[in-house]
Amino acid sequence: MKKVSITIKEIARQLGISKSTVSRALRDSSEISEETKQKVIDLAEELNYYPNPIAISLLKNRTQTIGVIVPDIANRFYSSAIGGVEDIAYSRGYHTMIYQSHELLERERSATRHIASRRVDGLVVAISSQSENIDHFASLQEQGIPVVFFDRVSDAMNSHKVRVDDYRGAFDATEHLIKRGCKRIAHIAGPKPVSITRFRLEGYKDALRKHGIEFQEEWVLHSEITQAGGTERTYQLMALRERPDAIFGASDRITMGIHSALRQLGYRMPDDVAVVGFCDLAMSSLLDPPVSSVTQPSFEMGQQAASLLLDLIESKNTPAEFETRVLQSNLVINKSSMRH
Amino acid sequence: MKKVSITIKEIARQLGISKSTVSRALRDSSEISEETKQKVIDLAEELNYYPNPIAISLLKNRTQTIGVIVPDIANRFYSSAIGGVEDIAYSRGYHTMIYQSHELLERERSATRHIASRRVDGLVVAISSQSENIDHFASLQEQGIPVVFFDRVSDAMNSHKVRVDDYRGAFDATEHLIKRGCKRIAHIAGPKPVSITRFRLEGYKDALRKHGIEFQEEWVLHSEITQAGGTERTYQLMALRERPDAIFGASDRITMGIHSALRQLGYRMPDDVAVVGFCDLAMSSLLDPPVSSVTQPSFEMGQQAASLLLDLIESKNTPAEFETRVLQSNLVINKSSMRH
DNA sequence: CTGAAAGCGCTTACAG
DNA sequence: CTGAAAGCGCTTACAG
Repeated sequence: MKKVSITIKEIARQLGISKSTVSRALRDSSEISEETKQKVIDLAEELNYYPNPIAISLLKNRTQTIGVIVPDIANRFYSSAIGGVEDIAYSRGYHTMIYQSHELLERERSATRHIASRRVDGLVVAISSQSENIDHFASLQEQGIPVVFFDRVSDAMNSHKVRVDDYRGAFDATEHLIKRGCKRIAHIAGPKPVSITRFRLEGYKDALRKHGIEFQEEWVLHSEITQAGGTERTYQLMALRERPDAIFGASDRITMGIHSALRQLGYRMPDDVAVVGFCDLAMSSLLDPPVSSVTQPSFEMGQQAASLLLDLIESKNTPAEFETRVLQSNLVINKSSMRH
Repeated sequence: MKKVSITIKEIARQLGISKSTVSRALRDSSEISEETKQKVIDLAEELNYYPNPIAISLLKNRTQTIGVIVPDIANRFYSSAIGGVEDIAYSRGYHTMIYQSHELLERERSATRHIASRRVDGLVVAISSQSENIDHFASLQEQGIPVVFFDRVSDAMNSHKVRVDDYRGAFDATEHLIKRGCKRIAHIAGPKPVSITRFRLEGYKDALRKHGIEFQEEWVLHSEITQAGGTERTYQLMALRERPDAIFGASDRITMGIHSALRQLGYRMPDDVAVVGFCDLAMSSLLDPPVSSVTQPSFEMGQQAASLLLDLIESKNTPAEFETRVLQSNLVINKSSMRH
């Protein structure tokens, strides 16, 4: 199939003037007479002319497009963050291209290659859990394509970062369980290489320490960010000689796994085992019992990351200092942890 | 920030040959000597040269990119379908751009404008429930940008379509409820303008008819495709003097609403009310009780739509005839409808 | 086998 | 106020 489009040349031909004049008239240059301007604009309208953005990209080496890479768009946290990115990008005249890494380093690399070669103007990314090496992002930045991290950030690279106060969120969740009378609080954490796993683990440990509960090595298990992972680790925890009386899950998928495992094993929540997760609300309220959770301002994270990125894109030089924004999470208490 | 890239010109300069020769060598033209070719390829490698796809797009009026518009990427059905589209597109050397309409005609129009102006090569789309008018898609097709519909298709436009056998799915679900002894089977349907709403409604009616159950106007309610919609309509159904003993929900969101409303109102599933929905499996098995559902081959739908689209893009002319592919759905029976 | 030239659709100094 | 020319990075007939 063939595409035909109206060009500036065609307008010039029909009006018997030069392409330069048409171009100037269309961008409302002050050096063109009102009369010519009007003729050009009218004809452009009539012919349904739209400038070819590809030609402009070639000229300016800019595409007015930003990329977003997330592990998985089906995850509500990320789809909502993408909503926030789109919101800001749209209002500032940019388009958003969405990529999924599926937690694979190779897919992430392929996306950055596409971004570089298609001259995407910048990138917002939540790093794949598999990516211990992040040279591909550093290389993008060296090529002059700014990168802003959100949610999953990395210390290995200097750039703007937007994350949630994972430490605080985990601390609050753990302390809440302690105040509800739980004594043996287990934690199913995310994959070790991920930065947020560390922050959350610290928050958990510090809450225990504050309340004089001794930390037990065997109460912390690492898991993939999947429901199956949560289920398996729950089996392992409940098989312990000293069973936990509470489990704190590090992500919504993991928490779904904890929940279904506990139900399947015949435990009652919260009386046998209290549960708190890092979840999205819509999800947690559907379960029976509804799950208490640390909720994150995902939409706002997307907005902030996008706006930091656009500032970078539109400024001439690298900023003197990169910024890390830490947003607050919110503990929502539901039946799964409401012990009497 | 400034981007610098190696061009063909730079390679030509360093090697003291012409741009034309470099270009030919890189595309392995048979008219270039092996020796020159090797020199060019080696230097390109060394300089880390990548051709500028924007320049090629300008030349060919092709971008090797297809668009996908879905109502909502957070919906598992759509995110999985997008996975199928990406799968095929990737293997055939295309990139995928994802747009969300959020069920708004205006957002859908804005996406098609972007697609046209950025010279995206083609579009796969599930129409927004709000879009009774689909001129924006027709206009894309007239501009030579082929459009393939999936899931939400329209009779108002002639093009390839991929949908699920909604009639059969609804028929099977309803017949299953009848065989389990349900006599008063309600149906919470989707928005009226959507094609699949009609197909599913027909399947439901025909199953009743086949088994000699008289169709009751008040047993069918239309709802938005949201959980809140399902909840509201369930209140309305259960408030009827003659309560239904089964509810068949037209989408996963609606079915989640039915489920939570019934539980909240104190009904037991399946004994008081049996429930079947059009759902995604991962979702339905998390609920208590797990929900029986008509599952759809979403990934495969995406694959088929993408491959029909790429065929259109790569063929010179419009095909003599457009094709509608109808895939089979699958009824998975769970506790919510297992009456004794 | 290689190069000079034209052209994809646009913008923008440079002349007039 | 308007136009001719150069150029963004590439490809490809046309010459030689």
